[in-house]
Amino acid sequence: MRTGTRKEEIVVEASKLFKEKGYSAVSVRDIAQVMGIKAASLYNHIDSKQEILALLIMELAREFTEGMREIRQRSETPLEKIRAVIEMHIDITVSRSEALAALNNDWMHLGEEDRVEFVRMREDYEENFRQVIHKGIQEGEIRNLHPEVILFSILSTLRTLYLWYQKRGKLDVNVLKKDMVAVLIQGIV
Amino acid sequence: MRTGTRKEEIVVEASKLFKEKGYSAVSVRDIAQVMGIKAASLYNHIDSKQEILALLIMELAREFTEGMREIRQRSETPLEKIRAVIEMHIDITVSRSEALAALNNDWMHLGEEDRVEFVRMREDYEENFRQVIHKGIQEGEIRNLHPEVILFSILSTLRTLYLWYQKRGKLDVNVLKKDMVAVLIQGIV
DNA sequence: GTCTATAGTGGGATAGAC
DNA sequence: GTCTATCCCACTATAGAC
Repeated sequence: MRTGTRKEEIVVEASKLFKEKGYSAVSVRDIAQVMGIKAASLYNHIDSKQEILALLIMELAREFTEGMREIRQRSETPLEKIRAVIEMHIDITVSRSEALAALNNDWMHLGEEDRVEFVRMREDYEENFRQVIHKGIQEGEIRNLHPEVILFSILSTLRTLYLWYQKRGKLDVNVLKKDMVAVLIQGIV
Repeated sequence: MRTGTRKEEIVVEASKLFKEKGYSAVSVRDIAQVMGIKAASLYNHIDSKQEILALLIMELAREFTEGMREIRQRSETPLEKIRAVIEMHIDITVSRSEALAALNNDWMHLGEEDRVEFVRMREDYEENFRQVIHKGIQEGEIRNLHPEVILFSILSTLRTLYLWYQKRGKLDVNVLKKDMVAVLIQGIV
């Protein structure tokens, strides 16, 4: 981000297009068009189309990884940690849904190096979440259901929240957090 | 499917590639290669790349729509209907994960006509699900939480189940159904 | 910082021989 | 049913003028 604001503008506009059609279906001409310039001019600010994707995804992935590590080492009960994870996801969803879309759907189009690091971070994240769930089951705070089912029920809901937050939009964030925590933890009955 | 088996083979192989990289990142040359033939030869069996996508998505979308309508008109309680929807999704996930991936991620690359029909079917599906949840809340069978939060918590979990069913794979389908119903309906505590 | 021009590659799809 | 050859177009990216 040395060049500052123009580059960031490109990343922001590109991310909107990526969310709509996916990284591969968006051309640098498309990005240039919404910026109001020619495709060639983009290359004064970025090195490649792939760099835009990496800027979007890798920063967010590091944020999730760091957030999870921080929550993990708190002196709270497993259930309180799960609540914190849910709230972190909601905060990120509300403020950065385009980056989230790219992270979910287009990580496989990262360059080799970033992709390897991304997969490592994602596995690290899931493993930390898994440990929290295990501990909760051991301590009797969480029901003894298949931990993988619990893990992915919660994660898949959180990961795809960006898809409908805006549509059904402008649900108050605190209401959303409260009800989402209730649904995911206590169920619907 | 007039031509029968060869065309279906193409759709099957293409769907695997679409799941990995997304429709737009897969070329007809890629598809031809895994079939062991040249790209031009594909066109003796299909009219276009887009036709493959439509065959994959539209059939499955109709199946979901029909399945939901059938469940909706049963003489069961709302909660039993939700259980039935969950089990339908799991059955489809287990047997057709590639088509499900295309339906989730690549529907926007359908031709205009199919895309309009697809969106209509998806809205119809969600509206039916919404009505079931509303009825459950009215009758006191379901907790009085924001219905949209309930709807999308369940739907997003079911829709992305295909992403991890194989990895964590070979979980017995009946165990999966049991635990998934338990997690989604009764929560984890 | 943006432009025009263009290189170089690969895309979807068709024609016609076998 | 598959092939070779090819069309035409869109893609990412670069060079160099302004």
